[in-house]
Amino acid sequence: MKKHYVSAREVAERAGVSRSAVSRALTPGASISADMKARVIAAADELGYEINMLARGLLDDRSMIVSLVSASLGSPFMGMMLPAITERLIAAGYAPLLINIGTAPDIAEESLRQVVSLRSAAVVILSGSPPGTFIEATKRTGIPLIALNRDEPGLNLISADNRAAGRVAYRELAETSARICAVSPARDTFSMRARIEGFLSGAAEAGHAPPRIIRAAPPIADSGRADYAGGLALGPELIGPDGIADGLFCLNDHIAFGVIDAARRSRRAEAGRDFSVIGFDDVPMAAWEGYRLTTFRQDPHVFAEQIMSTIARCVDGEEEDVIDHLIPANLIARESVRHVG
Amino acid sequence: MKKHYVSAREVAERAGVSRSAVSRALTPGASISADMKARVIAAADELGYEINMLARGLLDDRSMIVSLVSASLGSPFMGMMLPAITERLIAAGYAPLLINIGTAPDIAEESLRQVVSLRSAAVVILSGSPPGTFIEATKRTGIPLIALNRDEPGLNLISADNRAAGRVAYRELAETSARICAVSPARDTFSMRARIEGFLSGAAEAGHAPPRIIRAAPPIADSGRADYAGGLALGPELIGPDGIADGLFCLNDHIAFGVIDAARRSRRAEAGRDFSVIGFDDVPMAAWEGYRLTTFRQDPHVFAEQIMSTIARCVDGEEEDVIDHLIPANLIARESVRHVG
DNA sequence: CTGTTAGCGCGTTCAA
DNA sequence: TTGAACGCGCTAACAG
Repeated sequence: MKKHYVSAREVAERAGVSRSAVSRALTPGASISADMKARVIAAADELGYEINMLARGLLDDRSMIVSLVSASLGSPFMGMMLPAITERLIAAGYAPLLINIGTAPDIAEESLRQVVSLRSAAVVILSGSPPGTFIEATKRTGIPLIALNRDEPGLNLISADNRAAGRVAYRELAETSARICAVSPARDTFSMRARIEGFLSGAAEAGHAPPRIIRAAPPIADSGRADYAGGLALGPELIGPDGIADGLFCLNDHIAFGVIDAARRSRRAEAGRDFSVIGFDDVPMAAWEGYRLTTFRQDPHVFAEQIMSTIARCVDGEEEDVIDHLIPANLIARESVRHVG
Repeated sequence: MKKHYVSAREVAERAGVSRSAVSRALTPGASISADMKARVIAAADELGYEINMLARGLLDDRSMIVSLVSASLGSPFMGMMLPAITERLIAAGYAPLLINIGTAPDIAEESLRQVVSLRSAAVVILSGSPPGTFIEATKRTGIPLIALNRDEPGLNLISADNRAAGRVAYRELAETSARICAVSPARDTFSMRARIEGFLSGAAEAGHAPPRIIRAAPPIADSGRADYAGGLALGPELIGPDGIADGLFCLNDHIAFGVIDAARRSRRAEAGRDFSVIGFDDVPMAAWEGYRLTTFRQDPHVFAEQIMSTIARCVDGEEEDVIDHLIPANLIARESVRHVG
């Protein structure tokens, strides 16, 4: 109970071979006899040996750690992405490190230190805008940087096809609604802008006047319910007899939930009957009885898949050029959009 | 652009001192003159030097990595815990590693390998039951193991006071309801059992007959909506004129949402008017207009706080004995419980 | 107070 | 094919 971790030296002694033989036995493609390889592996198994990733990483200044950066760890979108991504990373032998930059800015600095000093194999920005120091540091150290749903030149980009989704949303609403508008969250992001662009171009293609874009009021305090609260507050002026709209594209599901609840309470108006709503994200709740929300789904597994192949490309390939990949966002039709006729 | 990372050696050369002087300048409490310390730190800042945690950890077989193990990364409970815990860990200089054991069992083995081979400073089990190999490995290597809401002898335990909450739930419901029962999720856990125990003892203390405990049907496929679907399916037989209950303790919020939606649809019965419901977890949605759910809150920051102090205890202290700490679960009163009178 | 030396565990030379 | 020696970056023990 004194020495806790078993080292390659002990394996070598046990197997009666040199220490470098152990390295060779565990290195694919190293020149070693079948006999010796078997002996070493047997000894390693008996002792429960596992390579020390700290020492291994020290050699070529690269660990098997992939840092996941998020500004909104608790959001439903993260709740969908995190399981998919971590599963794939772990299966590929990577260790996912979680970086929470949602709160204080000094936290971001501290976590950047972690990322670099642990020699991350890659950094994936899942949400939010990391401080410039983050991008600068990864550039300087050569750590590959992958960003989701962002638009930063010079780094690897993976985004949902927000533009296309916006166009589909407009066309869908135009089938049954005349007074159409979009509702965006208080905080503007690249994704939101792209969705709006697509929405506007959908109107233009239909020969309609540009629809109004309404922005929710900034949240008072709790960000966990900001979007819902925004939709709830906007609902009354949007929906109903004297409301300004009967067809809504809410830029995320939570805004839609807020609008639906507000309409229900103040006007007794029901989505799918009195007006149409389309959301974005397909959070689990969108399928619930109380909402049955028609919404766009950005498949987390497709994102994860693309992240993995990008990491592989950056790590073993010597290619310097960055990728810019688009993931389809599919409309999940439920009952919050009125039927034709 | 050839050498990516700056080492202590380079800092030493820049400052015109020995390499060990650099270590001393950065080690609190080392014996070094103020003049030299200033020179070293100046050089370090200029070059952007940061300690290589891989090399540092190699020395005493311990990294600053804390592994977070979860079987349900996407659950609302995790969505609340993760931000709180990672924020505290990072602020304290630790790097949170995410281990997803929710899916395939071979993934669990692979991630265990990561945890050990990266020399984690501690392992925190947030949810789910890790395979025995996990516990065995941490014991063997001496990595401190902290488990949330579990009951495993021999490791550090932090739990919400589920028993006390169960008793409060019964007493609260008994104020206005005569036919009281509890609804548990399909999958049984330590937390759920403790809540039920407290619920039953609450009934006993009131001199009432033991309330019925209903278990939701096991989910078909998608675990993300399992609890909601369970509540939804159970709703009709529970609530209403010919239902068996008018006071429900749902062992988590999502079950409560399902029951509420079911009652609304099939009986036009409203929680807080026609019957009472109490949930557990206080997920953000519990505060929404559509539910206004009275529920128990296990404060994530209190959990995080306790995790941090336990880690500190395990790391620098030499104490071998494990802790067993209880966190209060507070009732958040909203409108899903009928008023007295 | 400072510089030199040793060694953590690993992969990879270089010689045999 | 195999073993011995080296160096990755760091801290701690030792010597001055």
